[in-house]
Amino acid sequence: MLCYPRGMPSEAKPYHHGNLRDALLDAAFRRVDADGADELNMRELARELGVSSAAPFRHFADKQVLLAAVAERAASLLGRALDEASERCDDALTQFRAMAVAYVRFTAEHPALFRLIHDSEGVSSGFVGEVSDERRAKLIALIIEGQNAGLIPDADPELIALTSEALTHGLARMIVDRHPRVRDLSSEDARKLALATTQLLQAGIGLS
Amino acid sequence: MLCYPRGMPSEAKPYHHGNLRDALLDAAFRRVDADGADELNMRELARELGVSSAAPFRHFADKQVLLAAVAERAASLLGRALDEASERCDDALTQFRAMAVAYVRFTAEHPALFRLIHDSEGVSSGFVGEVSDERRAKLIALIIEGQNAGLIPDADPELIALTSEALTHGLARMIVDRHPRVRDLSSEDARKLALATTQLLQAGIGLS
DNA sequence: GCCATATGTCAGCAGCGCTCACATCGAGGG
DNA sequence: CCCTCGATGTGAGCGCTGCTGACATATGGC
Repeated sequence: MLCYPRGMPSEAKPYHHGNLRDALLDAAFRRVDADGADELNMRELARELGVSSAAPFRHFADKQVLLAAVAERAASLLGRALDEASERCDDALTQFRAMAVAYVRFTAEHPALFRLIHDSEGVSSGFVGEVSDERRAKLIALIIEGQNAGLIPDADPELIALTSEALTHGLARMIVDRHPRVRDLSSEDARKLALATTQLLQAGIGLS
Repeated sequence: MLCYPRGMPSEAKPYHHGNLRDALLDAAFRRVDADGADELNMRELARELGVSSAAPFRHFADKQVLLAAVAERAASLLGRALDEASERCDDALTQFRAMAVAYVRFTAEHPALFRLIHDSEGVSSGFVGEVSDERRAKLIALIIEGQNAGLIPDADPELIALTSEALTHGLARMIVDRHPRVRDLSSEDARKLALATTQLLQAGIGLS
């Protein structure tokens, strides 16, 4: 598309970057994933990409907007992981457990992204929509299906969904918050733990 | 102790504040509680207290240290709430539920403090010790007691404790993260929800 | 080919955390 | 009783940040 002098008088850096917006998003994403959102620095980012420190603001109104874009990307990554996990199962219970595992595993592998997703208090929703709306509907459907099949007791499906989400989200959060009991978990260990706890939820803890 | 001229030639502001350290801690605490940790600003804090912007650094080596002090205070507040809640019960199960309620209620009333406590990744522990060690031992003891009394099934007590913590912590986190389903809960609603979910955990979700 | 527009640059503002040399005060020893 | 010393506060200032506005440059539609 663009044709800059390729091999000639060494490097004549073009005035325009060509694809700065994407480059910024990529770099920001990597930085956040590696070091956390508040290590992100607009000027440094510009330096890395070899542009002036004002350039990024042509593409993102301010730092928050950039972070929001990163968060959205992260959320869609998480969303894909959840979808893939649930597609590989059929009955309601295993499907739910697979999603829990995927969720927890994602946070064990990308704690900073997970934080960003939930800390953003974003304009849109806080909990970024991707992880929420449609997926939530799906979960509820799953629960009702399970109830019809006699696999799940007849409590309020909303409450069951909320409890499941809370358990999963809580385990995930404990990992990123570095709770002593689950600190520095390998993603395999995270998987096991997600399985064990959701299983326990299904079995119940009290005999009352 | 100190005697500054009280009613005389109007206001002769004393050179020394008298109790700057505590005043800083108080002000910082209030600010964080009200607006969140990253709205805290050393210079502004100094202005509020009528001292120079360098003064705070005589008492807190840097901003992180101040925040750590605030976090510690917040954690001990939470700790007291948990203790008071559990002292009012006797049998294991209700005691556990009371603690869950207290935990969730605290976060509904002080979301920013809750965030600070867990985000600090503090030198000491991340999960601030107060909420963790002794209290955790207590929870495990509670579970074993419950098992001996035949109230709780014979799974690994560690796992049961972890699952319970995850559920509670998760519900709390969903509140501060402003999950759409639990956004802007009154502390009474938070109480109800904590009760309902922990009850569900005890009953179990699957019939397997 | 020409112009509107998107995209980049440079210089600079205000605010931040933090530091250093110096001022002021209270307490305790000569 | 004074005098010194350490604790506490001040003022100026450094380096950094996010962000802005005026200006430069490249590019796509006429």
